[in-house]
Amino acid sequence: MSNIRAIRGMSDILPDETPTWQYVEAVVRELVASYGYAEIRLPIVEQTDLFKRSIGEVTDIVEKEMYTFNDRNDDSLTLRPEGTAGCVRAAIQNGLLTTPRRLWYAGPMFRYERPQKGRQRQFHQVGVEAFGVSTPDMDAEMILLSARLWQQLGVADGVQLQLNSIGSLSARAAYRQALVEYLQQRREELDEDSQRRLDSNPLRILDSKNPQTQALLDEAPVLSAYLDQESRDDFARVRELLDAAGVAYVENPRLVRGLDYYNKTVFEWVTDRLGAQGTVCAGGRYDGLVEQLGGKSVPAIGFAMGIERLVLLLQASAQEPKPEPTADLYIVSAGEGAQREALAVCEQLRDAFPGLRIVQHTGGGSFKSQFKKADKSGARLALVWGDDEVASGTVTLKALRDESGKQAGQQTVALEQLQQTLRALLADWDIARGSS
RNA sequence: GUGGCCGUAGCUCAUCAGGUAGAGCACCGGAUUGUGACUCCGGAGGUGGCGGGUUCGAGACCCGUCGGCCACCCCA
Repeated sequence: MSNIRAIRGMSDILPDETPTWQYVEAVVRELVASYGYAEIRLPIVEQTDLFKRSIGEVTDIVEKEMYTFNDRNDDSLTLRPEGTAGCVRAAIQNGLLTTPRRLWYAGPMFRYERPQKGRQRQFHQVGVEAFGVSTPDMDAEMILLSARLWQQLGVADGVQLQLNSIGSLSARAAYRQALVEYLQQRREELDEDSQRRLDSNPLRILDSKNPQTQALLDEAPVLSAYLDQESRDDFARVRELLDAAGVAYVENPRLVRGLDYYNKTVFEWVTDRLGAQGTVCAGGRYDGLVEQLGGKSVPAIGFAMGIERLVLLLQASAQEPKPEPTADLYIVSAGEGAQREALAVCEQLRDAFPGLRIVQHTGGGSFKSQFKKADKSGARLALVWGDDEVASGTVTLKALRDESGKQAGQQTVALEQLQQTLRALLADWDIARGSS
């Protein structure tokens, strides 16, 4: 019988990587807070209909990528494939749609896709949503917030902002008709996927990667020509605000989104450092979704980022946080009496030095092997208890690392002196750290 | 869902007309009896992803399957 393995596309995030994850999460958390966004925590499972009605029945996500199952009550449930739908549902249900409402969330999402770099079946997103403001200043705020993230993560030189307006529902419908008419004439020249989408989701043909299809589109009607006046004006204002704030962007008239609920401003941050899955953040306006899901008519805008991709981007850009040792103090003790005393004293130390990472040697072994562990732990200092120390009421402090590379020293002090001695050593280290 | 490449110790990899596996790193122990990092010595660890087939004999060849990577697709 073979071992049980993780589900395909659902990977473990190992201790080597969690520091980078925590770093990204911490930066995001502080950033959204600094713009006044409040965290909301949402269920991972929702009624299947929620996603069908929001993302769109004919999208790839709903058609073939959702983890859908019936529960014991025979209700159809789905592991969320994205966060916006659940956030909107929660905002409606809990009366959060007073204006304006700024929310963010993070957590796992599930899509049944073929795994590859930057794409997994369980992946993690941070989502940022703002309800109740229809004016383009909110669009600009969203984009500025995301732009600041790249600055703070040190990857601003690796990402590019692409911007478009897909207009109102009716403008899009008119354009859609014109595009289909044009492409129908040339159906034979389209690639297979695009032919299929001609009937189901023709706007998605715009971002086809097929060169021949892209060439065909050069002569095709353009979306911008079909935009309603309000969308035009708002889009112009968004660009004006971005210009004023010094955020560079590229207008991409073929930028469309794969989820049906978007309108007006849409944007994507893309990078060339991640291979085929280069979209690292994407979003846009979805003014009709709240009403469509049964709420009042409330405009909204939001975006989502894939944390795996952010982590990959940091790695590709050599911007990962430096690995920190997991210990400051390592406690070496030999003999039952020594260990008893060490354990008790360490609890006192934890009271006296909150935040200090004190690792107790467990599992016995010789001094030699214990010191090997102490060294591996990365601790700066070992506290040593042996028979001699217990007999004389002392403890030995041995420095394992020295910033200056000097020979490490060792001293034995009375137990009553331990906290005082430690305090002095820690103060020295802080100074050394501050100056380095 | 489609295609290409790949799957040997914890990790990175090697070996060989096909004759039941090795290195480096990591791990454990030792080098005068209470002290790490360097060095030296020794040790443990693999039903060669899994299941079939060909063969006297397969990790090496064939098929299937699972998994990984990359691309298509999709999208964060």
